[in-house]
Amino acid sequence: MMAVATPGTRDRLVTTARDYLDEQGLDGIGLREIARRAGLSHGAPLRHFPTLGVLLAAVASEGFRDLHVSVDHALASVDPSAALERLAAAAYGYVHFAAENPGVFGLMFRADLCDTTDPEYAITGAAAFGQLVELVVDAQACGFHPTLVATELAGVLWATIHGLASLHLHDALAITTGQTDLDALVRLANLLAFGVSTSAPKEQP
Amino acid sequence: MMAVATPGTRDRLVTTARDYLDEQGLDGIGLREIARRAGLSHGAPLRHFPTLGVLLAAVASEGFRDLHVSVDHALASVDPSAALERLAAAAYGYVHFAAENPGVFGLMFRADLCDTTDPEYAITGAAAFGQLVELVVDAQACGFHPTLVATELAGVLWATIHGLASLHLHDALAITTGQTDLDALVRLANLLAFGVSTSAPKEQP
DNA sequence: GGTAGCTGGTTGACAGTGTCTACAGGTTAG
DNA sequence: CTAACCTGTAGACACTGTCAACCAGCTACC
Repeated sequence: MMAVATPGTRDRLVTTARDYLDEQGLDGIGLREIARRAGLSHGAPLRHFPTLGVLLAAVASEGFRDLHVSVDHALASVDPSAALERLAAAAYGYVHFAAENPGVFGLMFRADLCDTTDPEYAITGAAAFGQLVELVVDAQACGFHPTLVATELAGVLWATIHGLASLHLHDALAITTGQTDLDALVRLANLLAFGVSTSAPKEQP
Repeated sequence: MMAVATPGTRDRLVTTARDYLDEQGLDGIGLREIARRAGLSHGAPLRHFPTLGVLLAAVASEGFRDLHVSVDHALASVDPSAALERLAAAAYGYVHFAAENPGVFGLMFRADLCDTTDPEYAITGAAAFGQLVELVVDAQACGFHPTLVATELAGVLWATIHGLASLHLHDALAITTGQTDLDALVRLANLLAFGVSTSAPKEQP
């Protein structure tokens, strides 16, 4: 009856990998370790993923989806007509996702680990970026650098927030700025880019 | 005569590793591969570096030094009194270094590969960042967000440029913004952050 | 209903890795 | 001269990703 896809082990493998990332980080991850945790033999994952990179790409795709809803959640409590405040809130949502899910976030942009040719990876990644582009378009309609190309503008904003989150995870910010108050830096970035003075949203995981 | 440090093999190992990075990237790098290229047995590098991470940290340190002079070089052709233009020029110098030395640059911020406890690594990294802080302090003296903390400001600027360079190397920008014109994005970032309209410097490697 | 084929799992192999240990040759110090 | 040390080699160990062979069920078809 045309292959029936998979019975459940496949999903269990990616959640197992995700769990490992959450508690151990990227360090010791691998096919055999994931299989061990899932109670399978070392070769079993290759029945569902042609290679480790594809498995990790699937995990990263889930991460992109979660990032998407995390930003959506951060946007929910902001006035839909305040376009710049919405962009600022999205920035907080982004870095909070990175701070609360350092494992997956650290994986999502590692082209050497994830097989980036995986179609799902490309789709979910583009969707997350598209969310930002939409916000930028709205802001441009409200007078925010209206003559610039939206995707380029979004690319720079993405890079800023991504750079902050990325350097934060590598503890590079602590060495340089002396402190690790990520929210303060995001607040600063928002001030610099949008000219709006924001505050970090309350936490409620 | 108090140990004499090393006779030359040590330096040859890091330049060999650097050469490998320049032509092959991070992909297949390793102790045995470096030893092979240097015409040594597989265990030889461990006589000079206690672990692969320390060897790579030494390579990254050299990268930080080169980044430093690359930015210095970009600053040389700019009016010393135009503080914002100097910041913008430093941004170009940074991304050009990343674009021209993708191998080392990709390594420099990989805490999982480099042993970040290596003192030289910390020193050269902090020196590169200190260069940026100086520029920010100068700009603040000229009225650029004078009330903000210089190191935090520098952290956000660093993150922006680093994020652009980093996403560029992973081809993440191409997927999202559709194009890979890094200079255009840096130009945009400078416009956003400093309000100055700049152009990329001429190339002359 | 029997049987062929596919799916999902196990097991064992292979090449490769980083690191450790034992060993050998050369230089230097006492 | 001898002992210690430095630097390099060679072999081992545990580990990795990937592949090939094998095997149990389930499905589909004649």
